[in-house]
Amino acid sequence: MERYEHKKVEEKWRERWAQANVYRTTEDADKEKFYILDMFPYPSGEGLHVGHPKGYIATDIISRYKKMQGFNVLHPMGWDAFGLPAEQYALKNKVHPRIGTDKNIATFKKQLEKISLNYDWEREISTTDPKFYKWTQWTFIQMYKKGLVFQSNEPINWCPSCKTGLANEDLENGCCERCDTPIEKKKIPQWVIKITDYADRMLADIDKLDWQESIKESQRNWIGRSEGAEIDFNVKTSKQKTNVILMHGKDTNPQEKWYPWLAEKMNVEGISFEAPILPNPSDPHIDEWLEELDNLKPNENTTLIGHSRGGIAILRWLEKQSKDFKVKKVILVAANYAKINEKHTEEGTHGFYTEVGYNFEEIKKHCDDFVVLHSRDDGWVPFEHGEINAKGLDAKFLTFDDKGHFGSKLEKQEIPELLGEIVQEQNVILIHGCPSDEEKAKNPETRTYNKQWLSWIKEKLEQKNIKVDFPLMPHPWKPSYDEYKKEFEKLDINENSILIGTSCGTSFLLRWLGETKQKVKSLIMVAPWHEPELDKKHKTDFYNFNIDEEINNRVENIVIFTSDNDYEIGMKSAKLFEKKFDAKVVNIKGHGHYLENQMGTVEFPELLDNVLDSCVGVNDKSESIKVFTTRPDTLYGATYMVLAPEHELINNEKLKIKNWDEVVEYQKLAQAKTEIERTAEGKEKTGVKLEGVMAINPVSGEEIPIFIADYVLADYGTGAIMAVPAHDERDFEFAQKYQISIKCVIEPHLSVEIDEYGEDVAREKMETMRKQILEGKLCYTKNGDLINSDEFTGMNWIDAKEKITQKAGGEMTTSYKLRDWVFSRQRYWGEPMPLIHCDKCGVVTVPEEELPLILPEVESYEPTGTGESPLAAIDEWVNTKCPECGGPAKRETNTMPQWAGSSWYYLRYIDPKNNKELVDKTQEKYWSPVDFYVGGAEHATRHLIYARFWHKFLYDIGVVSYDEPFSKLQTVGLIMAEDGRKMSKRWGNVVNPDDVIDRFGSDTFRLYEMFMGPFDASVAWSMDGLVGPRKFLEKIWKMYHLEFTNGETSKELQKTLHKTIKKVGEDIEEMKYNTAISAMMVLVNQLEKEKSISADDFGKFLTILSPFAPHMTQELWNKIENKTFLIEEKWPEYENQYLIDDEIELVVQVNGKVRDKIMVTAGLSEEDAKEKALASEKVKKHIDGKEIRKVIFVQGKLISIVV
RNA sequence: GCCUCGGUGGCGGAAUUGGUAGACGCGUUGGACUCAAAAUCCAAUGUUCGCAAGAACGUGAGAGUUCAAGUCUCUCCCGAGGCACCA
Repeated sequence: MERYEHKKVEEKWRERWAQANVYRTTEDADKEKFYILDMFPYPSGEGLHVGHPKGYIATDIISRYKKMQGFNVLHPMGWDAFGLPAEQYALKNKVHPRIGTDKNIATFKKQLEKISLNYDWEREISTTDPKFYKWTQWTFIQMYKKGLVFQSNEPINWCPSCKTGLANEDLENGCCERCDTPIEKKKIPQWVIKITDYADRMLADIDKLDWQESIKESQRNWIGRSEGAEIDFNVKTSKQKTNVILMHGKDTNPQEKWYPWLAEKMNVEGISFEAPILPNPSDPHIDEWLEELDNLKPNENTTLIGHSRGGIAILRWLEKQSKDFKVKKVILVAANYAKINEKHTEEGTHGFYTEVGYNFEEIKKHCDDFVVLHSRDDGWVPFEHGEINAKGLDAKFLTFDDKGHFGSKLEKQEIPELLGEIVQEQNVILIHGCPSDEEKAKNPETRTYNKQWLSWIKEKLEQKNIKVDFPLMPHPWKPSYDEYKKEFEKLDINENSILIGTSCGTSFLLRWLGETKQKVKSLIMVAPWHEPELDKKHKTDFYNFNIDEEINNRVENIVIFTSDNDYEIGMKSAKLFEKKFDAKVVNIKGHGHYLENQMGTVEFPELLDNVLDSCVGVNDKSESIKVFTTRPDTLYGATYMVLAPEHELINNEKLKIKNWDEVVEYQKLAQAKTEIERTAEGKEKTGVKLEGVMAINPVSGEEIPIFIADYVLADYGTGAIMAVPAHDERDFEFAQKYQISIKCVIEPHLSVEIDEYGEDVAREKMETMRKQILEGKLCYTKNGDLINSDEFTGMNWIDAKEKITQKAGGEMTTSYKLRDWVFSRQRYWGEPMPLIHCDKCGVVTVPEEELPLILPEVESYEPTGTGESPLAAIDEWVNTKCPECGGPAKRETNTMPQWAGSSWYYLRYIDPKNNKELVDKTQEKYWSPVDFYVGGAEHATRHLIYARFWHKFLYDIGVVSYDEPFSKLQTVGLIMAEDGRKMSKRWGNVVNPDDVIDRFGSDTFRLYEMFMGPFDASVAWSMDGLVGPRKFLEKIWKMYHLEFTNGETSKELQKTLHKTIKKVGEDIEEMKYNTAISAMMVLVNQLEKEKSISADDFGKFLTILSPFAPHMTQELWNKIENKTFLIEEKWPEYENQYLIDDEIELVVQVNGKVRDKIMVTAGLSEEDAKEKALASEKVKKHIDGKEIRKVIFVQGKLISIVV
């Protein structure tokens, strides 16, 4: 008998098939198409190992099966050949990477050919082929033109070993996935593709893909959509806090008089207050008191208060200060004008009094703000002293009639007026305008045309506890400055005041500010009005005055609201004021002169925003922190904020961060840390508080501290968070470490706990848990109803999310984990980017007719490590002409990442030689999308994300006709080495398919790989295991040679044959190759017993086996007198008549246990089955006279008797 | 920590979706052939008890639903893969 010699047989057929070109793709438009694709390999220098072909064999089987079923099948292969290893090899051996790449491709191809995979090699492609990468570059240019490509200077992931930047996707645990080197952050200009623009579509379309759930989940995960809100927190640069020093008078001490009252008030206001016991109070020496004052170190934030003799000390002390020294304010209470008179001598007063009195000019250099309090009935220091002092110091002079020497005559020992000078409340004053129509103006109802929106503003501000005055001015239709002034000065106007005037109100405010030299915080002029001529017409003294440009220096913030359809004078005035004051102008279209009928609304949010900005001490909108949160419902619990160390706001000089050095040090530390250190598990959180700034919780108004900490990531969300320690684990941990207050705003919900722990456990632990949470000792991250949240208290969390966001002025948004695609690599072996930098025209794309932009030869492939690619060294290549202006320009020297070509290669197989288009439209329409895509799970995120993005882009520009590239996707399970580890050169456990094929043959190899286990499971290789499939093939070989195949097929065998045909077909479709093979083994085992089968039936068997073992089946197929190629044969059809058994084995159970199996005819009725079952001896034994309670009958399967 | 799969003989793995657990293959043991070995063929092979007929147990552990659970439900343990300070 002829032995099965696999080599002879396999080589013979490989040649014949090649001659007949059987693998060529047929394109018969009448037939249905089937595009089945393998992920193309990177041709490494090591060649294939036994794990690589597993997926290729599977697709080969499907491809053959589909061909036999009459489909046009596209089954191509190519090479993903750009990339680092080829370049590293080139570096080492000083050969061009192309040479190594070509060699590797040749090796791979030879190995694959031995397996007889039915690829149409005429469609072979390589990403490194200029004819191919022409279209990679072309697509890149289209993306550029659509604005999807931009240059970024943000720090990127830099692998110091590969000396190139990497995309986020290229990292593994913060290391380079290629060489495991920890990644550094490096600032080099990078080309980035806005893949995030497609995030939503990529996410949504996952649902229409027939992919494994796990891969879909990875994609969803990677895109990482979360819904939440963006909310602005205003930042308050803490005003340098005032401190107050009190110098008491002669013959007293800080525990007497009104001093303790003041101390208490200062304590309430949180103002630091010092009132030393001055030496020898009954006989003070000036030197001793001045020394005391020296020790207290007053500074520019200090307010000095001096009572009587204490006042003298302060003025004397100021006389002696150096040139640039200043204090904030000096308040003199009943202080003497200390010039020697008959009562006092210099000696007798130990230097308090001098011949010349005070040197007021000198004193005034050290303070701009003096207040003098004096009472006319002062029995100790005459009122005139107060007058002299006030005059000499240009002081604000507060006079009294009955306070005496501010001693015993003082009511309750309190001076409220004094307090008002120290603690100035912020208030807003609204000065209305007036209609020009006198009749209307006289009517109190219509007197102020803008009463309604001013009232709206007032209401809104008062909701935020801001004091608002809205005085009605006397006869504004014929205004008098003095009367206005009298009315106006009844109000408390101080340097924290915000003045808002509209129309003629602005005239008044400007004049008043100019004349009184008052300092205020803000002046907001709505529809400003300056018309000096008007006085003549109205016979008033109101409109004609000189505008004092110095106002600009006394008012921190001047804003003008105007409109494009204001009256001409209004617009002129706005322009004039803008120029004079260098003011900020806000133009709201269509608001006219801000008359209510012109505005059409009483709401004026722009103004409100502006006022609120001033209220918290911020002029510029940018000085706020935008955060992203998924839990806006917990906003009331935000007790601090955290910025990423790289957050741009930190560098904003306006913040005047006090602990700048500490902050910079932390930033450096964070930057030096590798990604690994930063994200290491269980790592303790660190951070630094920004001293001198606070944020305002936009709903509760609370001032909360701001930290920088590296647990907040710069490139997710907004790079800043609101921290809610009570309801977020990370914030909780941080808050505990830095002792920040923890405020619970979500009431734990019993039902939530019951869902998780079950009723009993939940009820038991609920009370203690709840208590701990409310006390801030436990963090509660689940959902519940709101507490401690003003008007939202009691609301459920779903409603609260939106409502609170609304109140905070934020908006609901979506955030993604997906980052934009860092697309440039600083290496040689990749597609050159088709961009040109021109000094005149900026960045210009290479004209499409010049594509492909060929990768030039270079002397050294050595990466520079500086962030420049080796291409930068080729002057004659780099220097080029600008395609737009023809002037000198330079080429972009970065290359594209390896993922570029692989993002669209599958389209090129459809039309691989087309030089005019990426792919012909008609062909694309026919073949696209890929029906079945098979490859490694390691590409679940990167390759598939990039390819889906790239494809969607091509869809958008009309190159492809469907918006997803791969309809169905299946991952291959790894083949592990026999030792259970991954196959790797490192472990020396690599099995080469060539050796296996040599020993066992390609058919055995193919069968074994498919028989090992479920296709997507990872299974260890076993040389012993190969014996099974080999024996299986040899059995079949023998069957022909023992002439089994000349006989008849028994009915039993025919049944098995047809069942097998059915099963193998189904199993191929479901990728259950292992069970398909085992079914064929069953058939062969049965045939081995029967020793007889018709040639026709044997042929059918060979046909269904042929996709698995094409060579031997082909040989035997020809031996049984066929001349055709099996791959061109039709897949056999199974006949239903053989699938039905006429006699079946019925299982008899008693109480659920199998007691007997009886042979019965297939269509047996329940009654008959019961009868037969009860007749069985074995069954009788178990029933044994017991009562039969129930009988369950399953047609064709079993009968179950319950006793 | 979160998500997604899994856990079945000595090993790789089947099991029509609730209906005979262990198909098929490897290995092992015994036998046939042979002077012998290899190859091949035949038989056995979940565990325990038993000469046997047979019985009991048995799909990570424990509970539950059911006439019947590898399959469904709950709790827990272990393994693989993915994500991971993502607000």
